[in-house]
Amino acid sequence: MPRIGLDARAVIDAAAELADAEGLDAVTLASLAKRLRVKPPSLYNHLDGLEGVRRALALRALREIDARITRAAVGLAKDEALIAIAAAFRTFAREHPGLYTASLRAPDRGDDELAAAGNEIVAVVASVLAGYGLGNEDALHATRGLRAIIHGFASLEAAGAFGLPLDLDESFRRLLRAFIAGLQPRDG
Amino acid sequence: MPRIGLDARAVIDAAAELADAEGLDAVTLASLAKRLRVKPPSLYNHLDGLEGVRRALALRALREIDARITRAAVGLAKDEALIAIAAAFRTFAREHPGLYTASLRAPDRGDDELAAAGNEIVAVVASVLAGYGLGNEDALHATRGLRAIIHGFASLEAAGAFGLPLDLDESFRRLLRAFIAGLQPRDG
DNA sequence: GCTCAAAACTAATGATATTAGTTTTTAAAC
DNA sequence: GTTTAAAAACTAATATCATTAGTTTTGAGC
Repeated sequence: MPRIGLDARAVIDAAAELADAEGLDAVTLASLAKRLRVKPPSLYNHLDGLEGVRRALALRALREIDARITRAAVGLAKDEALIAIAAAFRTFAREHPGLYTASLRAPDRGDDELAAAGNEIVAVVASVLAGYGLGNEDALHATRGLRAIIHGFASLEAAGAFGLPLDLDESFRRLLRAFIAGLQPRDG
Repeated sequence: MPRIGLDARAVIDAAAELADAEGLDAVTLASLAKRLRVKPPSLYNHLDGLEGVRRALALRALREIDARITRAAVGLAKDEALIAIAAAFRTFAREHPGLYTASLRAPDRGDDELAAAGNEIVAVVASVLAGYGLGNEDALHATRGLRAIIHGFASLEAAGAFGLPLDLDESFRRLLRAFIAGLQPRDG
């Protein structure tokens, strides 16, 4: 048959566009196939079913986040680096709501590649926090905290949970500021 | 036919149990019907299809969260109240992962009842924050921040994203402490 | 030009949601 | 107590989707 020249990359590209434009739930093998002018079973030549598509989207999202926050933090340290990382993360979630959602719904169940991608992100955050001279345990708690803040804010924002007409950037800035202030060596 | 005595309440009860036990995605009309010893179409007598079930789960979750955090904050103020609310919220998410997920996937699109339930929760948090004597705008930013923290931590925890064997309660406590410290009147 | 693996296809199956229309039960109205 | 009518269950049918099996065709390498 016409041999349309499909490969995994092209399928995932289409899936990512669809997810961002119409939501992750709109990504079905049927909708993907139609968009690629192919019949659904053909997609199995390139990816492992719908689950495979979801996994690939999650992986792409995690790697893109990693690349962005790494780039954002280049040449910066401490507060500046944290702020830059948080901003980059949040920007990604806003620009790619579908991909971002995919990164959250991931199974991770014994999937080393996916876990590794996630760990890369954690490692970037952790390395910045290392600059504060925290102890090992303190640094881990701080990493968790920062993750929770960024993820919490980004996902609520993506869900449209912040209805009020009040500057979101300012809300995020204040939250980060409070967190950063708490990183300074405690003496009370 | 045998008239099994079903009503909306019973259907939602079953859906909630199923969601918590096997995940929200396991809640299908087919699985629900089987559990209730009924054929799938019968469910339409009580709820508006699968979307209706999901909406009902979200509503139940929001109301339960509201009830729990309200109860938790009774007789407390400021830091103690915030900590109690945060703990109650997080406990709910852990005890009812399926319901909690349902509360996040809600559409909210022009659904006044759902929006009202969400606003109740926000109002509880806001009223505690009012005790800090913040200005109007400051209080709104703070409400957003606290929501992000609690939701972020709870959902990452629910997703099993915190792999390390390090005390989660302690991580959460520290995060809250930093946030609370940032609420004190600024003078620098 | 042959060969063969890969990429597309058709056909079929099974799960699901949903709608339409039917039967049966129950409870209220008389 | 009988009638009636709404509600709750059903059966049957349709449509969408994912997935598997098996088939055809293409195109690259020999």
